[in-house]
Parts: sequence; structure tokens; C-alpha cells
Amino acid sequence: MAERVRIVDIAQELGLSTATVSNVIHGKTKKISDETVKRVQALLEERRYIPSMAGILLAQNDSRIIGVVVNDHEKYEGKVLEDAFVSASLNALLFELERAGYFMMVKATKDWGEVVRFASMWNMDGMVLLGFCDSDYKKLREKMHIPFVVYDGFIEENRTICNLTIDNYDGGRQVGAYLRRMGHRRAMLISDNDICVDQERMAGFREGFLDGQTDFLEVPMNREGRYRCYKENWERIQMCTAAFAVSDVYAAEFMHFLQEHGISVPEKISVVGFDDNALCETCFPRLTTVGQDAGERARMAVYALKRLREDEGDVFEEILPVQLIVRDSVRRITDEKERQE
Amino acid sequence: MAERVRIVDIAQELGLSTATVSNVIHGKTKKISDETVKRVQALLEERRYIPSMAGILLAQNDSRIIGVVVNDHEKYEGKVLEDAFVSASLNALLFELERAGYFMMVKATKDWGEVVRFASMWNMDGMVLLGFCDSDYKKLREKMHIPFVVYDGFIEENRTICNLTIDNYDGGRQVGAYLRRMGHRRAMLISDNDICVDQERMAGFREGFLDGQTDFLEVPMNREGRYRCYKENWERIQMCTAAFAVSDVYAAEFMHFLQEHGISVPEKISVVGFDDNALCETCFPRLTTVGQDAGERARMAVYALKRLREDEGDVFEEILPVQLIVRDSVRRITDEKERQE
DNA sequence: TGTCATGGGTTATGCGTTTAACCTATTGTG
DNA sequence: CACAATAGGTTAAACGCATAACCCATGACA
Repeated sequence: MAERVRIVDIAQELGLSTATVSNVIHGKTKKISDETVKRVQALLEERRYIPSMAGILLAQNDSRIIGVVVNDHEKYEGKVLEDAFVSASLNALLFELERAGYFMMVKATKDWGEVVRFASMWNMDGMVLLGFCDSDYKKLREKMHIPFVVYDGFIEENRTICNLTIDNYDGGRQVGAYLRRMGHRRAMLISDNDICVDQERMAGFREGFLDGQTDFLEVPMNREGRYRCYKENWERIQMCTAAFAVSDVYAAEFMHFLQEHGISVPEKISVVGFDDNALCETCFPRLTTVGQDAGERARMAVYALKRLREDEGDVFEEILPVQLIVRDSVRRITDEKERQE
Repeated sequence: MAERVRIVDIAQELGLSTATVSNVIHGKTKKISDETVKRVQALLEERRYIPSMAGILLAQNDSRIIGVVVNDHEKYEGKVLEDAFVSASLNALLFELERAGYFMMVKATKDWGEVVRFASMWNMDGMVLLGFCDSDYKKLREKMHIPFVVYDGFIEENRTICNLTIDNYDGGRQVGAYLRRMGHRRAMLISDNDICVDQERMAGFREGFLDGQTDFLEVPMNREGRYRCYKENWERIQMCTAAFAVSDVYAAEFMHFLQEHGISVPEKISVVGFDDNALCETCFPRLTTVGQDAGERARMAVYALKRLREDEGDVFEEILPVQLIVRDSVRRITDEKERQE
């Protein structure tokens, strides 16, 4: 291991105490001569001193680790990190955390108890939870009082948590209004009805769609199930001129299903997704969607983590704005007849 | 924080020494009466004792942390974790590591020095490196002698590293042979020529394609650049009946480009990718590709990590097999005329 | 009766860092 | 000249756990 260089090694070599070296490292140089400071710094550099987190962890109470826990829901079939939304969030979090000097430890689990254990054993400085929207945060909060922020969670009465969410309702509303403006009158809503956010997105859609009619297809959480569901509801689907799926993945998949069955998109049916994943650009036609900025949410998360650390107990919720991103999967309907089928 | 329960708390409450409690925890019960063992276990359970890694890290020399470092290459434009191959690898690694009782700490960087620092400060039990195929491992090895495995790396003369790779050459060969069997005679190879693996995939392709003719399009690493490149080489592209891109992302993108310009896939041009990402199933037509099993590679990685830990110095390379996955993006050419254009 | 092994533990030390409390020699002040 | 303040450090304890070395009482055995 090319024997680790420790503070005591540096101290001994210079005939100083470890306290002095430690103080230099932390910039507490008020009571140390410039001369000494320079000598210490030079040797630290020369010997390539790298602090041992083991010692720091024990001596202080902060670890610089942020635990990011993703809910390993069955719907992902063991591939959570491959989900476009999850990986985009993780990516943004990784860069923001590193920028703030944190380390990111990742865990995937369904088990709420494991989250506590995970946080506790590593003395986490904070936690970020993805996909635990309907969980009981109160328990977590009781067990430990480190800051943790939840993506797409909700605020309980006693407001003991930081919730970071996007304006799902408005996103849906924008889609509804847009389709309406493009001349659509009958739209299919596609959702697995699982995550809390879906409800809001659809409610928003209905508002924006005005007097347009909506149908609702509740699809299962596995791909094969969804394809089967589409087949079984073939008639209903063909009654619509547009579809709004609550995620890009579902939207792309639905487009794919339509195309496979000879229905061209957007000529025959227009499709809109949600999230603005990378796949929106690579599918054909490019998918119109609602964009959420993973980078911005990650920045907010890190900011919240810091703020909650400083004045703990203070808590906030942040609802980030979303924005319709128009691409090629929606067509304008001009003909009045066509509109009625 | 609901005050952490420590070993000493348990010990005191039972009137025992910390050593005894620690021994019970680690199952070293040879010299402890069954009676005592039970009492200790019961209290550990009741008080919900969670070990502090801080103490363990310092007392022993292993941290149970595996650092996973991904090369934050510019080509990803700050979104490494969103790359389909990276996220699939990470997902598989996460589950395998957890299964083996490890914790996964992730880092994205281009800087080789940071890798050393990262590993050293956390006393990592091992490292997994993604995308550092052309780096100088020797340096890393000098700095510290923890096991580390490299995805798609290479073995140096003095064999001081574990390389985990797939049979890129054979993958390419299978594609070439398949296209040839399907009646194709002119194929375009698409690659950014960056990562070492590309060379092998293309070399393999040429072998499998036999007397078929290949053209080669070296594309830039950013999306806009690639689209421009396709446009500029419009003529050359149209000379071919098939294209083999070195990754699914490039393949899907290329399909998209073709469709946008009125060339249908696979009727006019067939396309094959590499990796078997999730997008293969969601793009239209579904992409024929070469499958690599991220799960299998992750299992090997964890196995290697363990083995190298036990008898350090011993090193191995593993070349995992790949397999052609036929979907809908390749068409059989029967007409002899058509084959010649 | 003296010695030895064994069961059932305890004591003490070390891991690398931080930090509050303490120390000493020199200079400044009334 | 007595005293305080300051510069420039040092000492020692603490953090939570693991583990090698040690200890004592009891029973077996020669």
C-alpha cells in the first residue's frame, strides 16, 4: 500500500505536534508562525498526504457522505438505475454533490428499515430519497435527525421533511392546453396509477384540455402487460386522436406499439410524454414532452441538505416549474370532420 | 439523533466488557457461555444496535466500500450516468455488490489522480473502473495495492490488473456474418473511433462479412456533429444496404436520421447496434444488436474483487461471450439486382 | 498436594483525526 | 519592577470498534 502517510508522520518529520499539522490543514493558522505553516504545507504536498476518512469520521461527526436511496420497485424489474428518470436524477446529483465536496453512496432497496440502517451506520450527512413518495417519513425522522430530502414526496402536517417536487399539475395542464390548441378533442390518458405524481399530471391535463374528452387507460407495470393492455383496448385507443402518457418511457413504448400495428404517429394519433428523457430525441418521431430539469432539482437538493444542516428543524418544500417541449409527435388537426372521427 | 447505541452501552447494561459483546457480534462464541451469548444477542436486538462504520473502518483495515469510478469523458457532455451502457453496468454492479455485502460509492471524473485520492481516503476494499480503457494502470497499482478491476481495459506485460472485457471481436464477427447471410454486400461502419473496443468490433465485422464491402464513417462524439456528418456523407450512406454502429445509441440515432430523411429502416437500409440496451426494445423498428450481459460482468467483477483480495498479486483477465440478438432492424435481401443497388 | 488445562471471560492497546485545555518564553504596560 | 498579554505552540482526551494478551476459578490428573 506504499504505507499511508499520516498526520503523525508529517508531524514527527518536522518535530511538531499532530495538533499543529492538523491546524495547518484546516487553515487555523492564527497561532502558528508563517514559517511553520509553510514548512508543514510543503511537506504535506511533498509526501502527498491524503487524509483518512476513517479518522475524520470518528473524530468529527460528519462524514461528507450523502446516501442516495432509490426505491427498488418491482416495476423496474431489477433495473432501477436503468430507468431514464432515475439515471438522469442520479447523474445530476452526483455532479452537484461532488461540486459541494460530498461523496455519494448509492443504495437500492424497497425496505424502509434498511434506509435507517444505511444512514446510521455511515453517519451520513444527509440522504436523498427517490421513488419513496408514499412512505412514512415520520418513522425515518424519529430514528435520526439528519437532513433528508425526498424527490416527489409530500409534506406531512408537522412538516418535518424537505420535499423537492415539480409542478406536475401544471405540466399536465400545459399538455392538455397544447393538445386542445392543436385541435384535438379526444385524448387517452395512460398511467400505471402507481406513483402519486400521476394523479396530478392527469388532473392538470383535464383542466387544460377544457371541453375535450378524455379516456383513461390504467396499464400494468410490466412491459408485456402493457402491450397486452393496449391490444385489449384497441377499439378505445382508436377513438382518440391523441394520447398523453405519464412518462416518456410509456409514451415511447406506446408509439412503438401503434407503429407496429400500422398506425402512424403523429399522422393518425399524436403522443405526448413526460420527463424529457434522452430517449425523446432518439425515438421516431421525436417525442413532445414536459421537461423537468434534473440539474436544477439536484442543485436544490444539495442546497436543501446544507440549509437543513445549519438550522435543523427548518424545513421547506420546493415546487420546480416545468415546461412543455414541443418536438415532432403531435400533429395539428385542422379539418373539422376529422376531429369528430 | 436518538443517541447512537454503542457496543459499550450494551456491555455496560449487561455488566460485561466490550470485548465480549464484540465477540458475540462476530460469532466468536467459543469462549462465551450460551447463556451470555443469548443475553447479548437479545439486548442487541432490543436496543437496535447498528454498528458504526467509523469505528470499524479505523479498527480494521477494510471498509466494505467499493469505489466505482466512471470516466467523465467529454463525449457524454456531463451526463455519463445517463449513458445506457454506463447505467446498465452501474445497476448490475450495485445489486451484485450489495449482495456481497459491499457498499458502492460512485465517482465521475476524468482525472486519474482523483481516483487514487478517492480510493486512498476511504480505504476502499476495491475499485471498479469504467471507461478508462487506455489509461496507465501501472501508476494506480504503484500507489496502492487494493484490488481493482477494469471494464474493457487491457492487460499490461507485467499483468498487474484484472481486466473484464467482452469478446468484441466475436461480436463484430457475428454481425458481419449475419448481415452477409441476410444477403447484404455493402455495409457502413459507424464509430467515433475513440474507445479501444471499437477497433476490435469493426475488425471482427470485416472478418465475418467475408467478401462484402465495407465503408467506414468516423463520426464525432457529439450528437449535432454526428447528424452533420451523416448529412455530409449522404451519398456514401446511400450506397450501402446495411450499417453497423458500434453502440446502440449511435445505431438508434442513425436510424432516426434515416427515417427523418425518408429512408425507411429496414426496407431500404438495415441497421445493427451493439450492447443490447433498453432502447433496443423501444425504438422503432426494434434494434437488432449484440448482447452483452451486464449482470454477468458485474458478477465476475465482484468475484474478481474477492479473489484478488485473498491471494493478492494473482491476476486474471476474463473475456465474456456475446451473442447476436435479432430483432426487426435487419431485412433479408433476396433479389440479386437489388443487392448491387 | 502441586501442576495443568479449560471455560469464561476482562484489560489494554491501537487505528487517524480533531480539539479543548494547557504551557512557556517574550514583549508590552502601568 | 510586577503583571498581563500574546505568539507559538504542546498535551491529552475523545470518537467506536477489534483483538491480542492476560486473568481467575474450577476440575482433572499425577
